[in-house]
Amino acid sequence: MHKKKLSLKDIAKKLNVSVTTVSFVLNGKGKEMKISDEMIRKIDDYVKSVNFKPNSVAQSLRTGKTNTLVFMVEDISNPFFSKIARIIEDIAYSKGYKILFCSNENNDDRSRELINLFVKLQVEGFIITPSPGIRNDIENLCKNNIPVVLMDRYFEDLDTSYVVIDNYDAAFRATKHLINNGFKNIALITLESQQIQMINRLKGYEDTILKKGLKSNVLEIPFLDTSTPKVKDIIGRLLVENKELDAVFFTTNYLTLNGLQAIKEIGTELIHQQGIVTFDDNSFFEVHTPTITAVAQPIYKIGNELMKTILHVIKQKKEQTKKRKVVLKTELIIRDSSSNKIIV
Amino acid sequence: MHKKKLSLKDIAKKLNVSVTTVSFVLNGKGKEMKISDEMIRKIDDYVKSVNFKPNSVAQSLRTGKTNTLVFMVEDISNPFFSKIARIIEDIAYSKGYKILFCSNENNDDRSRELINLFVKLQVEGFIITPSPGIRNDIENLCKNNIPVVLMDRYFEDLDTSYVVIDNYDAAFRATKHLINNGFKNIALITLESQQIQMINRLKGYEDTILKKGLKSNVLEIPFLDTSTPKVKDIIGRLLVENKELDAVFFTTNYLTLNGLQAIKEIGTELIHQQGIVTFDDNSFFEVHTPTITAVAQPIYKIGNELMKTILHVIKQKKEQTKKRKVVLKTELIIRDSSSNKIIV
DNA sequence: CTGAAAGCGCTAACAC
DNA sequence: GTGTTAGCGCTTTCAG
Repeated sequence: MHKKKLSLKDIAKKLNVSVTTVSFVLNGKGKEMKISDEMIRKIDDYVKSVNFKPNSVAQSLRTGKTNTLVFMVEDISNPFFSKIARIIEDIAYSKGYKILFCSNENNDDRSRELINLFVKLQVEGFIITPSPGIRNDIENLCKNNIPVVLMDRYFEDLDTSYVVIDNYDAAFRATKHLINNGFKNIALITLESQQIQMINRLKGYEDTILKKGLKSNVLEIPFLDTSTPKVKDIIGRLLVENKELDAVFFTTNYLTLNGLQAIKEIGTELIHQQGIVTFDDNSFFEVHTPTITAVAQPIYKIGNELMKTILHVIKQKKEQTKKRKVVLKTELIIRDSSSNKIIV
Repeated sequence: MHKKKLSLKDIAKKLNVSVTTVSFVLNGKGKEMKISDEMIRKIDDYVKSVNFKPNSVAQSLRTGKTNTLVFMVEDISNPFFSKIARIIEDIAYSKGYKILFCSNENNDDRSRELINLFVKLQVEGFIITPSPGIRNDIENLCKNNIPVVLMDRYFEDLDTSYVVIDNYDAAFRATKHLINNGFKNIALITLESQQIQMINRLKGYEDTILKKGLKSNVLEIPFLDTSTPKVKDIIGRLLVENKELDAVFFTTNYLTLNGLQAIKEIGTELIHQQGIVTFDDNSFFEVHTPTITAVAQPIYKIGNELMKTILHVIKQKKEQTKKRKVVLKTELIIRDSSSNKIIV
């Protein structure tokens, strides 16, 4: 019933030709190698008839190419990452690459373990959302001439390719928008993180606040707590204790969800009085009451640039060219939650 | 600077031992093969010192094992699938497997292409959300003794392992819940699909409606339109044209989002009059106004059972044991959107 | 135009 | 206890 797997050799034997011939034909080099049309047809037909598929593992061993990329993010179930995954996937497969995915949970040990695994596996390139402490591991990849492109964040003192957004500008514009709409006591709700993307969001906010002569209110949520229900309570407490706040700016979609829950718990009126702006857009913000103003990352462009960059690095592998550093602008999508609430 | 990649042979030569010895030690068979502790230490130390990593491709070719699984879903950016991805990932990596992911868009040609690619790649197992027309391709995998487990749906006339939910029961309970809360004109908004999961959701709804002597209202959205903004308009039109409807039951999260948008466009009051229940839970339903009643799929269990099943099939590969068919119950999470709106 | 054969890096049966 | 060696299935150089 279940016949043994065929190999090139089997095909060659059956057809009374050499493996070379079959290999050439299979790789479309028939013409180039001046193999007779008749032979080519014969081989093609037979291969099709027995549904032969060359063993990619053997091909990879021989050619040294695995055509595999790694997409390492913080958490693949976070819509921001899974949407990018979907975009990257299409491009990768269309170029003949497969994608292995993994979530590093922003944890250094886990990141390292995964990187090691994939280096062994001879993957051709890495797209990584780096956890804070793997600067050296990334540097090693570069030194070993393994293509890497970072996303969402990067290391300031490490020369790598990356695709990020202009976080400072995004936070700056969002904060300014709130101020322009009459909000005077704006809180920034962010993660306690020394990573560049968070630092820049914080700076963008603070600079704007200070320039306008307002008071800065920063609530840093400890990073480890990010997946516990307590985040909601921490935010809720802040809102209750600081009645003078009239707006909140969340720096990640995760905090926003918790924040909205907190606001909902505190009372219905609050959500209509408080100005709200969030990082990372989501379709649900369009149906929320009120609709939520969001800093939308250019998901499609990010995915596109990531693939463009990694493919570029792979191609230039031997030449060690200049790194490709892409910084994209965000779009502030203005909805009801940030409209001027001060009814004159 | 960048030294050539080391191989087992290089290590053996350097240490003046044979490759066998090194291989055994690296694979932890040192003791078993009665290699001296001293030798083992020497090899381990050296390997560590030069940071040698055996080439997995060569290992795979030799052993015939790639330790790679495929996770093929409709769309990895759909939260339902990306959440399961996250769960599966942890289990897989902890068992030494890597995961390749791909989205088939519920398209048969695309599914086939991907399956072919992965078969060539010698992946060890497939977890698949099958598109409607790939029954035969799945059958072929089984015939060729390649481990497969289907999810979300399956083929009634094909004996495979699968992990699904009890869709009939879920739709039955959701519909009954609406009826019990006083709704009399309940519409089912679903996809035009002959796939088993949709058929069962439809049946669960219709049987309940008929049993209670109510009128069935089914709106089937053409499948191709699923990603266009028109879905919203189609639903909107239905709601406007059928003023007598007092509740809607959406059969997938995608339709719900569009439905909520439609309802929002039509007017604020509508959403408070209309009963709403949706398939697939989402954190945003907790902060929506009103909060949305949802049929929650047991995501964690699904991921768990999928891995349990595929690993089981892989282990039993030679014995062709009975297929593992898992049907899980859903949970109806009752929130405000389905509460009795008839104020007596 | 086609064939023989080396070898990618590893495992494991077999030999000593 | 440790070494020799035959492949896993393929690509590609070189010979004819």
